[in-house]
Amino acid sequence: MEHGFTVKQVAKKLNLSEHTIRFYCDKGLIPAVQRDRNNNRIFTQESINWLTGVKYLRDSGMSLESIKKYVDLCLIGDETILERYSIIQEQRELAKIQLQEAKERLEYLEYKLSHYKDIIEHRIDDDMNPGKW
Amino acid sequence: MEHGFTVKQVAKKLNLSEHTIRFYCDKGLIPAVQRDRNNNRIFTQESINWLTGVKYLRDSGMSLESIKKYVDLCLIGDETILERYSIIQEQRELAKIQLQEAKERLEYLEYKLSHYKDIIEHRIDDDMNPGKW
DNA sequence: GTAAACCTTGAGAGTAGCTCTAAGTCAAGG
DNA sequence: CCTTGACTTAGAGCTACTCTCAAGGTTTAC
Repeated sequence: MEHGFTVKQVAKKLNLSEHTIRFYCDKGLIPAVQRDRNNNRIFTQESINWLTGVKYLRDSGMSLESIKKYVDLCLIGDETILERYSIIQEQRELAKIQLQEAKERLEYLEYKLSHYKDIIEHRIDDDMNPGKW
Repeated sequence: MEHGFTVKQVAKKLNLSEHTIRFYCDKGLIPAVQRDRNNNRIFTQESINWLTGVKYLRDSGMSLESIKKYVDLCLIGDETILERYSIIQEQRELAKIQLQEAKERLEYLEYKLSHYKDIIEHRIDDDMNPGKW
């Protein structure tokens, strides 16, 4: 209670499992998490923002090890800004590629689906899709 | 040798590791893979197509277990077409969500980058991004 | 007041999906 | 003949969860 949110509330808010959130905290990825007098983790808006950032970075493919390094750079302060900039820049390039790949995957599934639809509706033979797949 | 491609060639072509390809084969995910007289895996265009499909499904978040079930349905033939259709349909819905998430991630990183740029060019202080991240 | 219901905690086991290493086979090139 | 190199299998190791568990605090119900 106190001010701030419990693990459960944050899990719901950010669509992460409670396990994962505790796991990230234990790894030192979320620096701002406090404890209440019963040793329960309490999340302020600041720690929720950290967690949100970690989630974005993780989802864009960065390893927890690299995220940890990045978080530590953030905590050092101003003099690490150029280094942080280049980390995020590189990650953005990856995110661009991932976006492109996501589009391709969707296209593939759409194609596949229309192919199945043809078979189902128009009695085209199911040939196990040789040469197409 | 023979006709067809080696694991190495396919790995390069599809941007998968040789380990992963062998792993998929051993799991029964790629039914059409033959062996040459030295017991080496040889990939025809058909098996490459299978592998390509498996890769798309995997990349769109399907578990290897589910992919295996799907592949087995394909091998049974025509009478499984409706079931396969609904599997792919569901996967397409996931792919749509993933595409949206990929866009959001890219936006987040772009925002972050422009924020860093402002700090570097001395427009504003590095405040560790309270409330923003 | 105390029991039941419901949180939370840390420790640690289990899992998926690779990823890598070791040890060995085979075929061609110098 | 010997090295190089690509292949093989078995299995260990890794990351990032994911889950189970026992212990213990808090809340509500009577």
